[in-house]
Amino acid sequence: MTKILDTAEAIFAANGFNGTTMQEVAKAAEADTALLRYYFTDKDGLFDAVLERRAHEVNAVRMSALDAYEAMAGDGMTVEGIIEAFTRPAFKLIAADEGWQNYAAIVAYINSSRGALREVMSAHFDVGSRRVIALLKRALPHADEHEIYWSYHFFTGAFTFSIGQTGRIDVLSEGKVSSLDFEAICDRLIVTLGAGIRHLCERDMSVPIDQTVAELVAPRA
Amino acid sequence: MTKILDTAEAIFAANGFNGTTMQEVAKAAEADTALLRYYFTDKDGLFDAVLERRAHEVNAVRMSALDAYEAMAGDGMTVEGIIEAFTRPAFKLIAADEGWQNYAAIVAYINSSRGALREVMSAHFDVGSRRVIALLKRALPHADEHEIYWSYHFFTGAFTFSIGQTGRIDVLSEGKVSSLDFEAICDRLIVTLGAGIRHLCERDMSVPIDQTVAELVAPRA
DNA sequence: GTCTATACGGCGATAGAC
DNA sequence: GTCTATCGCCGTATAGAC
Repeated sequence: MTKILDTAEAIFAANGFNGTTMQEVAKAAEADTALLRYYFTDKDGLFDAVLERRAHEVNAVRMSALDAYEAMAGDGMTVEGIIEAFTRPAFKLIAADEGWQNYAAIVAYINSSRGALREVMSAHFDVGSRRVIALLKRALPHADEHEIYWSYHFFTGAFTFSIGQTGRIDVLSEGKVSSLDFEAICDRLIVTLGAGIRHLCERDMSVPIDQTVAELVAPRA
Repeated sequence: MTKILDTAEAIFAANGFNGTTMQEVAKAAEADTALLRYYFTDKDGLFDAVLERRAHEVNAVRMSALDAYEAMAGDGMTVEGIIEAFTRPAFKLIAADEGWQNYAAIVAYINSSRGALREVMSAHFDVGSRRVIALLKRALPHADEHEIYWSYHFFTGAFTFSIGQTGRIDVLSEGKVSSLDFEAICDRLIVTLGAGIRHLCERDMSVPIDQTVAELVAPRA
């Protein structure tokens, strides 16, 4: 049962939903397709079960970290503190366990797809997303609401890519950094996206953004 | 021929590689599976053809923008200028054409996956990635090399997610922003990741990063 | 170049013994 | 609960007419 879920998780992570077959999972888990169906009804059921097992746990730990941070910091919350509360618990889980790494890889590619699978994911993660957006609004009370949404957009892109463990940066850096070094990633995600979001949301809104961009793009003296 | 590629592109974008069948493409393109095979040999060949058609074009325009920017700004290059040169040409292509949007969606999910398809993609994009990293090193001569790689990692994550048009931010913002508003995204990507990367790479390296994080996370006075 | 017909395998799913 | 046997479909790929 757990073995079936672990096996399915690993194969879904490697080959995607459509690239995975029930027979492949059954064989690798030393079970039988009929048994998989007995437990999970069909392939969709198996996939859902794989996702739900972890989603509940990560959501719980994440929400309690956000609650604790808001209770502690109140109106003094920082963008960095919100990002830390949202991501650190997830990175800790992922770092400690290969099953969590497979789960994270699944989340990463589904979250970057257009397909029908995205609905499943949204159902699990909408609560957390809306919570973070609400906290960002509180931490940045003078920010234009649109910029808050774009901030979340870039943050979630960088975060999603970071949990996907594609190994691309390992290759580009010739092994100098590793996409499995989740603690390093978490620290730097906080610093980088924290400062970036503050810049976007605290910039002088009376200046059109393309003018701001033009000034930033211009060569330094 | 063009019609087949356009159709295949749209279906690959919607359903992924394994979720797409030759018969589905043939039917939608009002052609025949045998004809697809005559042109493209097999399904992999069709997929490669879909990718290559656009990859050459976006690479060419992107490289010439980077060349031009480096020639113009030299040692005065800014992080924002590099990001602009790398992303603006791509966003312009994507904004203007539905085919390009489908292509971008394919790039986004492949780039977020572990599967074998990633190799195909790397072959096309390694040159551009290495170029950007080299330019970042020149624009940030005092930065620790590791931080340059992490900077590229977060940048590419935010960029990849931005070209994927998942529509997630549209839902979360209740339509206040749109993941199809590529010009808005490009401007804000430059501002946000530019400032974030500068912060990460120009921070005081004598302070351990977890201490830096702790200070940033702490509530404001 | 384009199409029809079809081979062949593997897929998800089911029935039913134990 | 677990397994064997098997159905029916649909996928890729091929052969060959025109």
